[in-house]
Amino acid sequence: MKPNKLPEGFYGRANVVEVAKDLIGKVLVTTQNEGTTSGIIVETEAYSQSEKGCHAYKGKTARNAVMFENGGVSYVYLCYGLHHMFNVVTNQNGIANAVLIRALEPLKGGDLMQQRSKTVSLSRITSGPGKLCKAMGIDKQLNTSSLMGDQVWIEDQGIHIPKGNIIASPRIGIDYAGQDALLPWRFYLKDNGWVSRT
DNA sequence: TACGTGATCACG
DNA sequence: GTGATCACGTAA
Repeated sequence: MKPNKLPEGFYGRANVVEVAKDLIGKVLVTTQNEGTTSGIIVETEAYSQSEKGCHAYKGKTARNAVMFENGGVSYVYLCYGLHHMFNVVTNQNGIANAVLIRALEPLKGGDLMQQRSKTVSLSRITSGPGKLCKAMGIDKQLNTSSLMGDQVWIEDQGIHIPKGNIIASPRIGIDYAGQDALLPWRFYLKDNGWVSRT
């Protein structure tokens, strides 16, 4: 079955918060030599140039340059020296918006995820932005990759999420952003066991 | 609650 | 060059 990849237009929209919300229930897929892994997106966060939580708040740098590109590419970086974070860039060229993927519910490639994560149990293996990158095999090599390509992409598998089951809350781990840390730009699926710790 | 870990960025 | 900082995860 041909994958139903989300088109550029999905990412190109002007409202990054809308995109973050719409990504809940979509499926993130990576394909590498070792095989394919995929999982349902159950938690996201929106980031925009105009607020202090965003890496691009102070302008363009070598690291965040990709956030200024047209929507539909990946932004991957290393945090705390050991954890990779996977974001999708949204909006149009020149405007820095991105959505951080924070948690997945595994669909395919569970064995491979376990191998990569060096853990025996599948339990909670993708319930956090650092952990899911490890399980999916995402690292800086995939930074700036097109999501219309065949290494990493997001597809619509027709999973229906009732609007009422998407909960908005403040974002995690950005206390330094002051007031902007209070923006309700984190979205997650109600009662889903894979959502990251609060 | 504490801390590992290394890229990144703003200073000189 | 150098030093502070960090969109986390684990152990305890």
